Amino acid sequence: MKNPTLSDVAQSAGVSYATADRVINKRGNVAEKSTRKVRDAMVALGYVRNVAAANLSRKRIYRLAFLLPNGPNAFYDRIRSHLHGLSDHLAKDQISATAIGVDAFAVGGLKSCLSAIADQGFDGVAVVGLQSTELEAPIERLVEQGVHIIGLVSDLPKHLRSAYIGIDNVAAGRTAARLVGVSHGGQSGRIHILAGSTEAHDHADRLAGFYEVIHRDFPNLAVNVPVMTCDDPNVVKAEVEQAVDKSSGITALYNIGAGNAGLIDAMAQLDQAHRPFCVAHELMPDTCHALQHGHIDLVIDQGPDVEVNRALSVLKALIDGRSPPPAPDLVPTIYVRDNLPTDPTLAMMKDTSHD
Amino acid sequence: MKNPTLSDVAQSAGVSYATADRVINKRGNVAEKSTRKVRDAMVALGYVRNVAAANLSRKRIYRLAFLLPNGPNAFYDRIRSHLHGLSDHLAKDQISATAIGVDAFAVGGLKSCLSAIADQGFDGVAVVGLQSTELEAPIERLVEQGVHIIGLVSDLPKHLRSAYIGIDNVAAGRTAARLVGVSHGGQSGRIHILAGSTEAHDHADRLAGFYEVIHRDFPNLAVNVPVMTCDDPNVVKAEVEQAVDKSSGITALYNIGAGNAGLIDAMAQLDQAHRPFCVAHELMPDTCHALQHGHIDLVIDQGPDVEVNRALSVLKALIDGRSPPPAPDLVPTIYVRDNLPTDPTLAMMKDTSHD
DNA sequence: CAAAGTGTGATTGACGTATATCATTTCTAG
DNA sequence: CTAGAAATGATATACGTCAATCACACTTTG
Repeated sequence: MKNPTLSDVAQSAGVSYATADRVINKRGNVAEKSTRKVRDAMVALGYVRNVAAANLSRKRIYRLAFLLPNGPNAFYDRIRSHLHGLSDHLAKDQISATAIGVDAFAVGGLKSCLSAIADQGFDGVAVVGLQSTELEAPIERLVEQGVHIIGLVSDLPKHLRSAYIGIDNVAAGRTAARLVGVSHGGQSGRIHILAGSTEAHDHADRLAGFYEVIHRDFPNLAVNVPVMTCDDPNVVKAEVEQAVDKSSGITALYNIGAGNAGLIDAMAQLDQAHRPFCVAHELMPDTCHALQHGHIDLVIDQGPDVEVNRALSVLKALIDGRSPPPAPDLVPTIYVRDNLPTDPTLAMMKDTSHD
Repeated sequence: MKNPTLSDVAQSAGVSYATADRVINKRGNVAEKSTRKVRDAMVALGYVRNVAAANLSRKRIYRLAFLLPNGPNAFYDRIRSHLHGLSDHLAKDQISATAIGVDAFAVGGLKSCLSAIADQGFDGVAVVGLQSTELEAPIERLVEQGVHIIGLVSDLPKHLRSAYIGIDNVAAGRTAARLVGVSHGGQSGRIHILAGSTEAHDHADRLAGFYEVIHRDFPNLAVNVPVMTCDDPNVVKAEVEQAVDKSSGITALYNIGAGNAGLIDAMAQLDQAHRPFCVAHELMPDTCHALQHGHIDLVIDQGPDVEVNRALSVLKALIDGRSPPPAPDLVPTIYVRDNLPTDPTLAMMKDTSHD
């Protein structure tokens, strides 16, 4: 009925507690034969180590690190603040989660940061990753030290990480396309696309998904060649104003990347009833405000808080050596002005709006 | 640096460990003065009981119950199956979660079920609730026994429960309206609405939200008087066929309740390019399939798995006497054919499709 | 004044695991 | 065959808490 203990396993395997302990904790110095006996007994009895007791005994505290890009990025600020708000709660579960800033999006910064956190005693690291083989060396070093690595928001090369927590950006792009398409009610139109850069994988994925659906299902919609904005609000604003101004028949705008402040500024100047249909990514103080005031129509949000929570539970499971809890895929949340959260999160965000 | 133990507290308060223990575990027989000293020391040191150690010592297992309506309802099947899939994982945290069937949606069934689970040794109960004061007596009895009660999916009277886990149905209705409105691309139209019954609070809420937005923001859209379907697919089908058939200029359909199979059947017979824009609730095998094949356009999903996870962590926090982890409001997920999950969940659902 | 009750201290054995020490047995090489 | 290494057993302590017990001093009460 009740859960078997390690003593039960040892007894059933016909070895001493000490030997069983040597097996499950990989201390070595145990004969092949004994190892097998213990393993068999474990599966036979369905032994599962009592993690709570183990942690109590070894006074473990889970040391987790989140490597997040530095710089004035509201999205990662949101992650940081959620992490911070969680810290009290995590402490009660013996978890300490530290946010570590990584300079720039370039590979070099991430590489050196990964090297720097070796030998720091971390048990798990969530990394906003890049697809670069240069990361192989520092990550493998960490893994050798028993550190568990997962990708967060943006993936690492698959073979370097144990899991990826983030949305499917292709699907996000497809969804944006679907809703933009639908918004035309069967009429024809022209869509203007803004993106941060072609190098960012998430942007490229979204764009691919967008194209896929528009071309397949909305043949009466034309798509302009995407404009690169470097996620700079000023660039975004200028581009939008230019595109809309020359009355080129733009019926929809899709900003794949950041810099929404520029988009919003530009849209706020137009007649609400006749401006193009606007889709942006990530619910932030500015996008939230813009939705409320009808300057844009749709925000596709990753739900960074949910991602962080998921990352935490996956990391903990990895460290404990058990399988992560079954959970549905992360699906981006679609916000319109009518389902905005009334959260503390939002309240927090309001404080810092207009910056 | 490290967390203070109860011994530290006792020492700092100048009482014995036994007395401190009597205070925190409310065993009585402690002088007022001593109690205060202990309390003060606790806050001074920032003592937090080590729940893991406590549970280990008392061999506690968390006994949780989920009261879900009986009957062939795919939505609650999804909750049940998620709960079932979670059970292994929960067992490792000493949590046992049992789904208990409640007969019918009527108050009587719920009332008797609530009475029946008293004295069963449950620590927490998640209830798919009803707004009825009749529930007061049985719930208060449970609360007296130290059982924690939360509302799930559908709320209980506020004063009877410690928390509510579910979406804001008014917001869901507003969102549906927004997207239906947008789908007309500025053209005029007529919306046909189907609902299960006016008595179901969630349906009423969604309807209210829907009206609110359509009337405010889409004056060129007419809304038919809602048709009651009792969530019966056959009724739904008949109603839809009739509404669409008489070429009454229906441009959109919104099914607030269940019985989507009927809606889908009816739509499948129409020309995909010219059928009305269709919005339904809850991602199920049938709605998922219908999205993929273009029979309907939008599904607003509560994310029952997420709700269950949230319910579990809130219940555990309540039982442990600590505040629930900060988390964003639950926002319904909007599915189109382009962001359908590729989950085990979905695979599971496919098996049982067409029934 | 004895009996009964109250407030407190002191101590102890679980709970299931980790970790360490030391003694013993078994294997392997020379 | 034997020294030394490798494998194993036996045992103890600690982790922080719960739950129980015994002992004592000090009221209250009949």
